[in-house]
Amino acid sequence: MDMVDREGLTEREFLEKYRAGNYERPSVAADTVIFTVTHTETDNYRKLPEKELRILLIRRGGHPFLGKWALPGGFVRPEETAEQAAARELYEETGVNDVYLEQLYTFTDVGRDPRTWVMSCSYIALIDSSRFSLQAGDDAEAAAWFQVSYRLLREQKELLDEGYIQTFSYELKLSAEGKELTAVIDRIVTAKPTSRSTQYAITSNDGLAFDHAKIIACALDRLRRQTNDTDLALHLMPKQFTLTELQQVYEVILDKELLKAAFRRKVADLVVETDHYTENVGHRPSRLYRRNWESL
Amino acid sequence: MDMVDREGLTEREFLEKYRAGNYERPSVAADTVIFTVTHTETDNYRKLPEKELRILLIRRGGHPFLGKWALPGGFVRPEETAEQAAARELYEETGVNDVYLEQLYTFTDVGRDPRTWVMSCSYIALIDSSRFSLQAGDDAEAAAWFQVSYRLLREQKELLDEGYIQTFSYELKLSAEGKELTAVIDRIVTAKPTSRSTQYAITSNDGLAFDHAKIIACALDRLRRQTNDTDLALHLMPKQFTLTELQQVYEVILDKELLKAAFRRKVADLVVETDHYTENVGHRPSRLYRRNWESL
DNA sequence: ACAAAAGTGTTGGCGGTACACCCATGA
DNA sequence: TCATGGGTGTACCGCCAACACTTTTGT
Repeated sequence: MDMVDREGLTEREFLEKYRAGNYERPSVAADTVIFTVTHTETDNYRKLPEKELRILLIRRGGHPFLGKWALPGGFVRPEETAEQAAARELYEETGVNDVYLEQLYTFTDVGRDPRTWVMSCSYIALIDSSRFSLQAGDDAEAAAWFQVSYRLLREQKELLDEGYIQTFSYELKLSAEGKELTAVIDRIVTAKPTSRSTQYAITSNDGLAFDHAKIIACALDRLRRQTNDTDLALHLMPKQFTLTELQQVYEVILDKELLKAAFRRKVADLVVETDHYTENVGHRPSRLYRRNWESL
Repeated sequence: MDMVDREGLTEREFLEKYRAGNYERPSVAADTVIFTVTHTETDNYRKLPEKELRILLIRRGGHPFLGKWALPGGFVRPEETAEQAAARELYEETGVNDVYLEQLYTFTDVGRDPRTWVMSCSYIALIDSSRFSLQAGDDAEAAAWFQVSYRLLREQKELLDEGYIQTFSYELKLSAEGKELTAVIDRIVTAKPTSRSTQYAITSNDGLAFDHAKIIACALDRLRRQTNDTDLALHLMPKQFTLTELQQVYEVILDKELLKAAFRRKVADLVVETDHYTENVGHRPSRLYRRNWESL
């Protein structure tokens, strides 16, 4: 094209002359909530091990939030996308490549980082725990897989003249080898005649850095919704798995018991049966399944 | 807290000394897809006017993409959130405040802006068209409300050994007073054993600046999904409306005819009847409804 | 009278909840 | 043999598609 602008420059000439202005720019970090599912050891030879939902946190070794726990993440570099940055950090922390990765939300609150202007472009990652060793990172003190509990404490709805304010208070508990972090996060839905918005607020927070309690709450809300609506949770499973294992994963994510028969019908189209069975369990063997590529 | 870091500084001392490093930072723009619904004039006194889905575009007055059409937006400033930036720009362009605004996605492809490193934190806005004059902006040449058509052209699914690649090709047509922009956007879902991702690609593009065709496609996908699953579309309606009008809005968004009886049952809980009726309409008058605050 | 739209009722399928029941295994 | 989990069938309810039908208005 040869269109010229007010100064008579073509686009090519314009771009050659272009120098970035020096107004202020934010740093942009890619922070990732990495989910996996582990299982406990079992005492009784008959009983199945229980599933636990876990996320990876890194202990901060410098200010700000020295000693607090933060999501793995880092600054996006000019020659990569935010998603590539998230994947790069994820590989550095866990040694795993080729992982389910989904953009969650971009947090831009002013003052969310006390140092300077930093936005967080956050991601959700799902990894099957058989793909890496749980002793993540070199330094066991600096990184740990925290078991997640996320429970609705209270729900209230205040009706206004035209609109309402609805508040959901969640308790977020993260625990790993003696360490225990607790936070209370409110999800606040404000509806007015012409608008509506959802925001998260941290009511109390013991041990998490920055606004990462918000990001984790947001990730858990998304994980739960997607588990109900899509085959998302299958990314947490190994190649082959039993339907009861899959149900346990659903249950630990949704924090709710499900009925076996209904669950099996619900996921019937998402999986394909194999010819393999579990062995040496203290009860009837169970058929192994794998993901179904024809689904959706 | 009085913890000190390796240099023996407390957090307060650290923050006082802190100076932002001078590695490269991106500019972050907030770009908004502003939807509204207008209606055509009708010839026949009996017939109802038809609804049209429209979005606001701004004609670029300088390089790059001189003369192309772009989403309204601007750079986020240090003292505001991205959402506040979107709301500010929206007010500047339309004169309307207090609008439904939802974060859509953050686009970070390298080279998406030929000048320099710019990320786009994009938003969806929904406005009832009675709240502003359609002749947006002072300069009719510089801004226009484009009617939107977004149709699936082709869908293909390629099954791999373990996984698949599914491609949906959409034709995006935007038209306003003689102007017509056309683009073809592919939504590509790649599924592998351990990961899955969705990305958008612009196959052809006539008249839209930057990667804004992608953003618009992404916004339309979201708008359609949310219209099916939530009461989102009600934000496009005036205070009072008939159920047929609401149904027309759903139909123009989903690009699909709906059955009256089923539609009325579906939205029954989202609206409340009023005691008012339409008048002088050439046929039986219709009851007016308003949004229901008790819903959801 | 009649075109256009407003508004309602009926049927059948599908998916979810709830519950009941039988089967297979290894210590 | 028996605790434990594997696995299936049935009844009910609510949501949705599809279709048919009645009602009400302005000209």
